[in-house]
Amino acid sequence: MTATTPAPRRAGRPPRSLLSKDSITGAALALIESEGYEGLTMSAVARRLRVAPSALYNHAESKREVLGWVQDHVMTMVEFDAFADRPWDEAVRRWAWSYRAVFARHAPLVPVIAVLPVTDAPETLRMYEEVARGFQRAGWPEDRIVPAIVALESFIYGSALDVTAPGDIFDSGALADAFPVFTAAVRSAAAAAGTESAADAAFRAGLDGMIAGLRQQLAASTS
Amino acid sequence: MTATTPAPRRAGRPPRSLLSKDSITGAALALIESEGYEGLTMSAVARRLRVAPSALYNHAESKREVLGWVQDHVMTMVEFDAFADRPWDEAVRRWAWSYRAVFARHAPLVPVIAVLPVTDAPETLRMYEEVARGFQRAGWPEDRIVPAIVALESFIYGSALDVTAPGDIFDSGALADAFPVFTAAVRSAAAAAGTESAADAAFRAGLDGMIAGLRQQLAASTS
DNA sequence: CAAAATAATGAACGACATTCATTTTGTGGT
DNA sequence: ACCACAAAATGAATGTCGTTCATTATTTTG
Repeated sequence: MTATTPAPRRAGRPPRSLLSKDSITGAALALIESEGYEGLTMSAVARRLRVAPSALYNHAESKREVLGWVQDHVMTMVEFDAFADRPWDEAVRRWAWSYRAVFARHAPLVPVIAVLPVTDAPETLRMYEEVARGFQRAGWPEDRIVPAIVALESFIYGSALDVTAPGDIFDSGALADAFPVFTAAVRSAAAAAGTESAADAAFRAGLDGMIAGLRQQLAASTS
Repeated sequence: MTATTPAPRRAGRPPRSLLSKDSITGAALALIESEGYEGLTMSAVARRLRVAPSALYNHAESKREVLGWVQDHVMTMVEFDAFADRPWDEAVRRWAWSYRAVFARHAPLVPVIAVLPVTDAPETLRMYEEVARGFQRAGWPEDRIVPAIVALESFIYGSALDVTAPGDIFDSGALADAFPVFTAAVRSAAAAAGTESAADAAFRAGLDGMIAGLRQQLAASTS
């Protein structure tokens, strides 16, 4: 019956370090899972780790850096194993759908990725290595691999943002009469999509198109 | 020789309204031009308009709404007139390059667009209408137009973010030895790109691929 | 064993978006 | 013409957030 209260820690270095890159990343991820990215504040991360906010700065330079750690971890959720034993088309398709799904749930990371160098992101590099190998095995010339991957990624990132858009984002509202062709096209697409979401339909169309187009480029360059 | 000082305004409604949606949008754009998006704060906008920050809230619900106005104006910078008198391929290509260039200079808007409904964005609708007409004229079935446009846009947005990335974003650094295929591919692509930036090369490859792929889908559906 | 690095606390700061009470002025209805 | 109300400004205040700093205690290093 001693110390019912958690016994607040005194100032000073603790016997065993309370924080680490991993524990901070884990707390951030858990927080994102339960509260979303709006809930991801340095204070909230600290609270979850039962630590003062300022303690985080002994391990991370900035919130930005923490986001980088999260980002690299999120990359491990992307499935790219199809590149090992599947034909190129199918592997790209599986990878891309998985990639988009992951970042649709982590849309706020998308703008971060674009700027964040890959140097300190080993998991991200692991993925790129495997994907590049898949392209190589499919006969892609070495100098065309990265542009193709970047093009696919750009499409994937853009599409991930699109997933988070509200369903009625193209509702022209009171201005519908002024833009008849577009308004009709929106209606028509919604009707044709059926059970599939508009975002999924667009992603499918774009991905299939890009895969076909890239394959065509490959064929032309190796003929 | 009276009133060298700008004569600070007293509280109370001024004889002629000092603010409007247009003036706020203009100030925001000028600010972005000179200071970038980090400099876009409600205080800074107010300062530029010689007004107290709180005055802005008589005209805008939130900073978000101001961003929406900026966003719609930025859309007017995208060139889509090629859809009126050029073949579909070329029109799409011109539109896409212009679109990407504009949003590369306004990258922070990209995540905003995804969520922002088009309902109150007349300039954005104007563009969509013209693009949709171009697709229609090229023989696209009505229900395939919107998915195709969205796919292209997703690619464009993703690519715009890619433009802002540092040139050495793919530098594997100390981990290079662990990821040999990817590292070699990065080097090879950089060498092959020559004068063209890596981002431009990827965009060119992806856009040409997607256009070819979409055209192929169109041909298949109308045969 | 002394010195220095490490890792915590807690107070404080500076932005920033936003709200509110207050004041003044324009406007629409009788 | 008057009056009530809406509109549009000021200025003070709030709350959140990322971050810094002085201080303290502990571990590690020479």
